[in-house]
Amino acid sequence: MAFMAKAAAAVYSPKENRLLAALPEEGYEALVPFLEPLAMPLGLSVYESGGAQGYVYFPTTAIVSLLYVLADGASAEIAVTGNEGLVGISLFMGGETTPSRAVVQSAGHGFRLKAAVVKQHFDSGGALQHLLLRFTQALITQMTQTAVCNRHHSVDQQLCRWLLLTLDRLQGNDLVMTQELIANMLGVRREGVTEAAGKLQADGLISYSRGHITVLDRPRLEERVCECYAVVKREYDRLLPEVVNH
Amino acid sequence: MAFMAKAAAAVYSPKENRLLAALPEEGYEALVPFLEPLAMPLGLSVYESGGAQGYVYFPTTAIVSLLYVLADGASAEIAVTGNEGLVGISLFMGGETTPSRAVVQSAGHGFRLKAAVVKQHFDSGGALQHLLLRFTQALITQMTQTAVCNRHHSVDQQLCRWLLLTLDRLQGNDLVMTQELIANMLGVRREGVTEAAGKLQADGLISYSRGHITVLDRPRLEERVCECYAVVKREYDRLLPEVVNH
DNA sequence: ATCTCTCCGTTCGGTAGCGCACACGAGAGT
DNA sequence: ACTCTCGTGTGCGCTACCGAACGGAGAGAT
Repeated sequence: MAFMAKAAAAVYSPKENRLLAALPEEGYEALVPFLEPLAMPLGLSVYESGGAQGYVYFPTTAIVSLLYVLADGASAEIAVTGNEGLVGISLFMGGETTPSRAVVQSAGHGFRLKAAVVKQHFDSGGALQHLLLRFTQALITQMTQTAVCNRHHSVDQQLCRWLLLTLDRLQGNDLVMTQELIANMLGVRREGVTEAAGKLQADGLISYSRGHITVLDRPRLEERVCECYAVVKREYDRLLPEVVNH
Repeated sequence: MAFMAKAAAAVYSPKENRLLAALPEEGYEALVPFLEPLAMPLGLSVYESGGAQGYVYFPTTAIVSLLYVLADGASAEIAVTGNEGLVGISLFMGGETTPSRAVVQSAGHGFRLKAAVVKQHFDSGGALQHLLLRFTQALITQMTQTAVCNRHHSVDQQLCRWLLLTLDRLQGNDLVMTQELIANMLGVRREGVTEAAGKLQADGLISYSRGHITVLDRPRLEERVCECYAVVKREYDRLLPEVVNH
């Protein structure tokens, strides 16, 4: 099973990132010379808690998790970003760093942009600024919904939410992900994920095998998920540009 | 006990809001004609989920909770804002609305600014824009920390966090707040708050009586709170201007 | 083929928080 | 003084999730 290795030789365009694709032509052309293509392997730490961030990252096929790790080692995912957005908002928001980590959750590719370039173009105020701010608001919605979901919903529901959010940012239905890692992101025990995933598998919604999940029946996942998923999706659709190319 | 009624006759200055106070003189003067003073009584809904927001609010003595209410009526506080910030970031972020509510949690005063005025000054890009964006990032930190805290920490710890966050935005040590309302904000049962507050009272950290809480021993509250409080406070101190006037 | 490591399934006792029900007393209103 | 309501204390069974431990099976290495 060659899940994604074969794609490595393909040619990637920055326009596979929806934010970059949505820029007006002149804004896009101004950035292109500075966009550095980048392989983003599973587990790559895009930035660390409190560390200086030299780049803003625009995933194209990769998916990045924003994780918070507590002093005792417990962790929780705050939000997830794929080709609809970017990683490193604190650079243009003015704070330079944040107290969280960003880790590649699904291997793929992306582009990055030096901090100084982003700040310069952001501060000149055009379409880029508006796009980035709208994305930031969408991200805020995802974060708040995560907070609420953590408080009120069961592991079963949260697993569905997590699967759907990931699926939306993935091409295909196969994800490379162990239950252990999902547990880290949801901030629950691995056994809890085993149990929840076991139910989904028993009911034929997913198939599971040693670090590979295949979603078999997305509509029924959407039946089981809590309202949080739909709220986030609606806000992303409302705030961010539709896919136009390819 | 006249908790705050007598202050109603006092004269308030916009500079009691730290964001407004931090504006350079010319930026401040440009806004002053548009600032509308406003009484903010307990329970006032500053904006509703998904509703059009006509104003941005700058609390001076009031405290506002950002609440999310689920379809089944369950709720959770996402963040809290006092005179260090403003309410209504979606207006300048570009989304116009958000899927959450903002409710006055502690009565007081503030100023508001028409949406069009904020947007105009924000888009011209000066000190106001930078201030608002830095505040937004601080707010994001609070939201993410709330998400993590919801996941991993006990009601006891969360109550301490909530008390301290509120205390930081309050003049004095008395807050007008029932256990029922605290439960709504923490997203837990009222009985859970009763129990947690009972321990704090038994240990002499707070004194409690029918809708009035007095904090007696703040240092010991800080000993009991989880790390989340300190993380948020540190980010607010780092990102936002210090108090300069009065 | 065997070894080893990673990943997944399962069990079991312990506990925090839930939902519900009820009791009590302080204030406010009349 | 009387009631009525609101805010608070308490008890009880229940469930979801935790912490720890162990067993087993797939996949790659030698």
